[in-house]
Amino acid sequence: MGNRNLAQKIKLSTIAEALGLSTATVSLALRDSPLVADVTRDRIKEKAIELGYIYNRRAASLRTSRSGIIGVVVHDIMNPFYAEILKAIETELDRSRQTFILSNHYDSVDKQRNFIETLLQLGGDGVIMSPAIGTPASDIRLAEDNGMPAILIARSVPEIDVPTFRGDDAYGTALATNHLISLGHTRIAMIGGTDHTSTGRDRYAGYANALKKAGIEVDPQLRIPGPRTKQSGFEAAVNFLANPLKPTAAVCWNDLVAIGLMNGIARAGLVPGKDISVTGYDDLEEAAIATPALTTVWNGQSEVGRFAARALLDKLNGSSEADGLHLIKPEMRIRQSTSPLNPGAGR
Amino acid sequence: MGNRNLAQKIKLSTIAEALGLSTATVSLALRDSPLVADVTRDRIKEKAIELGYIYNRRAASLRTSRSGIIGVVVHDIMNPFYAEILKAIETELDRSRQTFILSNHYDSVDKQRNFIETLLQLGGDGVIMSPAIGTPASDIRLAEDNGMPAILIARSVPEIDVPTFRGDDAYGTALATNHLISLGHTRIAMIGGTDHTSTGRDRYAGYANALKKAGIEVDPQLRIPGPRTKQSGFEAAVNFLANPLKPTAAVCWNDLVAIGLMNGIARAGLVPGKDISVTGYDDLEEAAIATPALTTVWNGQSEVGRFAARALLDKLNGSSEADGLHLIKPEMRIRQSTSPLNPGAGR
DNA sequence: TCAAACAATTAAACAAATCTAAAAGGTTTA
DNA sequence: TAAACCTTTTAGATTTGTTTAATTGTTTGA
Repeated sequence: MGNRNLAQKIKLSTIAEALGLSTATVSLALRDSPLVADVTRDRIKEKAIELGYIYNRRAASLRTSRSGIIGVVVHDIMNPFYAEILKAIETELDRSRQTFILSNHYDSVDKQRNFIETLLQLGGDGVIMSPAIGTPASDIRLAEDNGMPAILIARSVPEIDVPTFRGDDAYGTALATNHLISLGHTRIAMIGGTDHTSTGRDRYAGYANALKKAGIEVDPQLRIPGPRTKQSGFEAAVNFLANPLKPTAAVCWNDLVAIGLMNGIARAGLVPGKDISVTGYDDLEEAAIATPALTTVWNGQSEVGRFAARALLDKLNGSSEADGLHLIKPEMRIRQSTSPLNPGAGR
Repeated sequence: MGNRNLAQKIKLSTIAEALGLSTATVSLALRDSPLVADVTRDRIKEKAIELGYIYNRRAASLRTSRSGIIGVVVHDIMNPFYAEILKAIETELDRSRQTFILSNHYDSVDKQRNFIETLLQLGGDGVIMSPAIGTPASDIRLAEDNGMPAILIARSVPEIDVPTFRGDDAYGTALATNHLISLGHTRIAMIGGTDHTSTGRDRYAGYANALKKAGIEVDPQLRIPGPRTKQSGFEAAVNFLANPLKPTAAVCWNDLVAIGLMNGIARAGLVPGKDISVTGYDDLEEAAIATPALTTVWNGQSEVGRFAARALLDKLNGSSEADGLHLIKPEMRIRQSTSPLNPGAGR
């Protein structure tokens, strides 16, 4: 067992000895310092490749206190909403030779704190997080106080002033609700999600205010909360269709819930988009290819990811500070899952 | 800019000085060494918490050469197939206090090698990878030769003998094809995917052999390759429906392609599962809630992830070696997207 | 011509932990 | 009472790269 490492590890001193130089020169040369003569640098680099030298970042970061590691924690990387944000972050960070460490917290504050601690142990340069429900301010401060700047995405944390990027949820749900109202719907349910997050409260407020402004009474019976998954939307269909208030339209928490709901409606023999109008939220890739194509609200995932990554890189470079909340304005995407109220509708 | 770190960093020596002990004792105590007296250990641990000490893994790993980092690279973490594998890996690794670093390679061999190099620089303990198309044996050896064991999932690499876990693709597609044949279909297309990977070749072989065995001619015109996404399945529908051979059923590369294809078929005014039978592959969560519910082949994602993680942990602990290929046997999941051949079908 | 400036290189300190071998202190045994 | 033997603690070396200040040799300028 374990006679790997046949050849002993190649380190700076191996190269230095092979060339009759000091480790200082080799170190400087490999980092393209102008202090080293061109000829010397070339010889060193050649030798490094020849010997298969591998730079030891842990040793280096011990001295420099920059590890090149950036942490990202979200609720669930499998969720396409976060996946789209992550892709934007990845694209942005890739340019700056930072490695990023990814983790799910599944809304467990403990798992999230565990991640922050691990990241601190590894000397993480910064962290981008979509905070778990109930995240205490102290957990963000733990990172900040130990020299690891934090950026928040998708959700805010009370009493915390770090740069925060998310969509304007109240505005976005109001867009969707107004769209349905303009089509003649008045019995509009809101499906999925929770009211325990800033996002949840904002989305409900957007929906409720839009109804009120149009002179439609807000009936709490029409609010059906639940997980933010297709499965949950699918299951909500039964409740939705059995509702005594006979809603004719649904504002869904997100596209996943909406697609699940449409599947459930179809399974019950009704035609989503004709018998029942459905709006999603996020405008995921698959919204456009759902059947019927889903009317939804674009939530600026790519913007959120890109801005967050940039804000972090800026902070690391000591330049501008973008503390506080930055709201991205959502936009309506109208497709085939919504249609004018059918006079005989409501079952 | 940057007057964070108000208090200077707390390290072992800070604790040691505060208690009038040596760093050696503190180091041993925090790792629960039996060499340290119980009273002393308790005092030290208390002080560590009081001061907010954060363990510096980079410094430690410099001496111990175990970083606690495990790397995982797959084609695309957004793809639910990999996401399910990743979840299984995460669950398994979580128990062993390893941090895992995730990356996409999008089938770019360069991006993949880049990741391996970064991981080596960080002192990664091991790597689990679903190798990019065209991965040379030398890239796997780069990891292994530098003391970082590799485990392969989902795909094999020629000339490489490291532990490899994947589904039995030939067997699985044969299952799906036979299912369709048993329903009376003879004009069966195969949609999506590529023939440039071991997986691709195996799947095509499974499909083709099943047809041959049943005395059905294999028509290369019925093979429509393409990306492995919903989008691509959706777009393939047009081609599929226009095919002069009027296929009545489709064996799809995976569930995503199948769901996309069904959406495309529905968009064209036909009823998937009645007019055209469709099978998927993987049995993702959403296969069951698609409309119609998708007949598919379970590909053992969770098993692959769990086995791979265990094999790596075993290797790190120097115990058993599971080199070579391990095939997981897929199973048929019959739902509503397939039905007996309608005599008047084929458009 | 000599001091100052400059270019290239290096010795040695340093980062924060671990680990080995030895010391210190106390108790038991011969 | 000295030797042997624990138990607990520690000095100091070690890990690999970075950085500072010093060194050596060369060139420039007055």
